[in-house]
Amino acid sequence: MSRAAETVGGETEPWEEVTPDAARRLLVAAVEAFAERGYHATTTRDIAGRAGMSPAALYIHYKTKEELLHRISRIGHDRALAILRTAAGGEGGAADRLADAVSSFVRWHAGRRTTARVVQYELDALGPEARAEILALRRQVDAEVRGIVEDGVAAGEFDVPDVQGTTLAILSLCIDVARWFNIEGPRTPDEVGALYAGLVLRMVGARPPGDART
Amino acid sequence: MSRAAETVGGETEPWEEVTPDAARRLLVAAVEAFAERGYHATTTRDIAGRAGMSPAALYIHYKTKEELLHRISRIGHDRALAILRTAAGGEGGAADRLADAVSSFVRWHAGRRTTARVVQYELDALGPEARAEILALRRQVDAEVRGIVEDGVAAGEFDVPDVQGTTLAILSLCIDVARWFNIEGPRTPDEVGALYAGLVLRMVGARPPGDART
DNA sequence: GCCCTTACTGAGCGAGCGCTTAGGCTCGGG
DNA sequence: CCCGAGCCTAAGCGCTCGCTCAGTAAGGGC
Repeated sequence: MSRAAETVGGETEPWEEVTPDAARRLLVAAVEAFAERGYHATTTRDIAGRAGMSPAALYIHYKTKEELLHRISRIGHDRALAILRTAAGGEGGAADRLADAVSSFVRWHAGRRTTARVVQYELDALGPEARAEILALRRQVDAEVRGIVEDGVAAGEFDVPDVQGTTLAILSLCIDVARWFNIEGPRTPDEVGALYAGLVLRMVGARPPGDART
Repeated sequence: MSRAAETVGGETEPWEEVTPDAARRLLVAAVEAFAERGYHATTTRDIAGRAGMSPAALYIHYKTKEELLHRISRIGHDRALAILRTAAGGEGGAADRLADAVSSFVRWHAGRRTTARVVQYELDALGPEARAEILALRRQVDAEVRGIVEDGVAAGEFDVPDVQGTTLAILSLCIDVARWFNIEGPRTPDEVGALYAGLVLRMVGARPPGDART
């Protein structure tokens, strides 16, 4: 498996940075509820109930329901960006780095689907300032992938007429995994990651590893 | 432009089948509101207000708010499926039909983005029976695309190791257009459709038209 | 023993929700 | 000229929402 794999595989819950313990339990409960029902359909009573607390306890650790979403979105985007940066900063050619980036990114969206759903689909529920902060992180995600594609084109490894459009499509493909992936479905996150890495290499016109055609 | 193009381009509002006029105005208002804010964040007062009516007027034409969503989702899925069927039933080779299907489908998701967002992202807000009905339509959409891919493989036009997985990825790519497409962005729906058709042909290992390589 | 801080609960506030009801306006048919 | 059907509104019911607040229990420093 690739270098960036352990960034995803090694952890059980990625929320260890959230303290104290009660705040983390509330946040994990909120991720589950938001992913299942969506932000607006989730009640603060539901979140507190899942964490084994009274509704009022939530407001000791978070000012509003929206602050919970903001924290989740921020941490999730940071994690996703870190995964991409690890792959993009690798040492192989552009094709290796792109395959590594796509498979890691997809594995995260599939394996941590509940978090990814909240991160990718509840952006509009944030207020203007919080949304602007998150959008800045998304531009960094886009730049990371576009960088690999540009490297591949410059090195003659890829054949991409529209770099920005293709970058958009690659990210779109990865992100949408969070919408359809089902833990009980026939595919593991690793399998989807491998499948998607191959598809993306074709999209950029790279020769698959070991292919002798020109 | 392709044969399936006029299915999208020729219409101004695809809701002419909804009568009487007041019911249609309410439905169009609901599509806009659901697309902007999401089903759960939209109030019946908002829908009625956009249609220039009092909140109670909604309940003369629709039993519940959910019935509105159901009608929108049903009509939208019917339209999307019709577009795909037109392309899939065309007369060219598998590559032509796949390119036609993808570009038409993408044009619909980009050009009628508000409808597409409601159709693709608010499915979970429906009750069990309504959701089951819509899921049956989605399976037909999947079968339509998978059929083209299988034809291409059988004819030796495509090189696809995992037909079901690749079909899933193609549809995922098209559907996610509804999430990111922006009318004020740099690309027209036609341009995105053409870009995506080319990318998908690469994903299935088809030789681009006029390419002399083996 | 005393008091302060921290973490939490039970009760409930004001607002806004989906939806209902009673009644009025506008017509075509008799 | 009246009537009933179709379509709409003003008012509001019952409920649940996000959030607040007074009070309580536990723990540590002196």
